Amino acid sequence: MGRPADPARRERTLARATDYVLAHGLAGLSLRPLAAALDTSPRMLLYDFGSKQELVAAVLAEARRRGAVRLAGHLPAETGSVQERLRGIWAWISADERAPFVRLFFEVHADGLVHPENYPDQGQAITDWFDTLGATFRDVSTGPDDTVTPTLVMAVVRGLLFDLTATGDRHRTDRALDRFAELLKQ
Amino acid sequence: MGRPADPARRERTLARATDYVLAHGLAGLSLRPLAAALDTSPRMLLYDFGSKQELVAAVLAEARRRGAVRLAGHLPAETGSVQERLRGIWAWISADERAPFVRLFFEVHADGLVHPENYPDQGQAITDWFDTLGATFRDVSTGPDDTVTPTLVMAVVRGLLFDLTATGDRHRTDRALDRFAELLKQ
DNA sequence: GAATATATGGTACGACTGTTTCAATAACGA
DNA sequence: TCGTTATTGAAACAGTCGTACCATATATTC
Repeated sequence: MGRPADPARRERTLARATDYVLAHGLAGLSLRPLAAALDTSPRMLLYDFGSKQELVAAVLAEARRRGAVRLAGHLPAETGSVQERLRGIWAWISADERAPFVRLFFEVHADGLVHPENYPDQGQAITDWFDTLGATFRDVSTGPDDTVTPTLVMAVVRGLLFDLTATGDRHRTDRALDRFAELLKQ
Repeated sequence: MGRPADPARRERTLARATDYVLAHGLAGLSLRPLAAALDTSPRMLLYDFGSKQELVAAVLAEARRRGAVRLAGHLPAETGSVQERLRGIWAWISADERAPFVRLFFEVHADGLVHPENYPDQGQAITDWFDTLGATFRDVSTGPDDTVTPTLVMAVVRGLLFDLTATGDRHRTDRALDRFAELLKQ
């Protein structure tokens, strides 16, 4: 009865829309150029996602999902020195291939500061890392429920990412991370 | 011969426009609402600043100038323990009164990642702090030209600011800074 | 073929954007 | 009073935005 629905189309569109947002950023996102780049029409984007706001939410969820999948496969093992583990995380997250994710990450944070109502789970994106990082750095933590060590580690990583993306000075930021590793292992 | 010019008007407008941008953010800035809030007209904003782009540039310069002035009067003296100096910087920069500056700071950085051509001196805003901070933490630096220690200190501050503005968890971020201070003074 | 449900294209609406054009006003020196 | 210069308002221009409306095409079952 009636033409069959094509739920795969929405997924295909979402995947390509996420590529587009990772490449072009969130700030100036507009339906018409997006649709043109995706060989579809604004009409179909709204047909599949309801509104631009819902489309953006879906794209951000997809981007987070991709990031989480990749992170899961690249977190350094709990073996090795503190320095090796820190370097592993930093090398992975500061790699050029991660730049679009990092850019989107900072963009969402900044937009969330102006429009907190659009990002109800903004804080959760921070605290989500605690369990994983707490386990990775258990030997330098003060206890099993220590949230301060993961907070500091992630602050250093994010702060150096901020510096690196603004200055492009990889040598200096790499050395700063090593200095932090030396401090931490004592 | 002719009506006298009023250069003070531009300065008055710039000051109030900076207040407005600090309160409402850069992202959705529009001439008509801005002019309405400033009891003037889009016509006059363009008359005084030439274009929106030049107006924004002037506002950002004014915001930077204000921030620099306030920082100059609040940097902790080089006396006192490392922990006291770090706490002083953190207390000042993470205070609620600084929130608009911090927000604008993150907003400009994020926009600069998408449109680097609009912010040619993006990197300089980072490295400008090195001399001052290097002097403040000379006793824990490796030498007079050490840029790694200021880089790390600012990374921690910016990273914790990122966390604090996203989660609002002041207790956890305060404790993370203290933990960093303990590591650093060794 | 008829009925039906999904999938699209085309178009236009109303609101907004930065900017320009044209005209008018205001304050001064001569 | 007159010319000159600075200032300002009102309106329009040309464009973009998200979205809604209407018609049509397509694929399926009865």
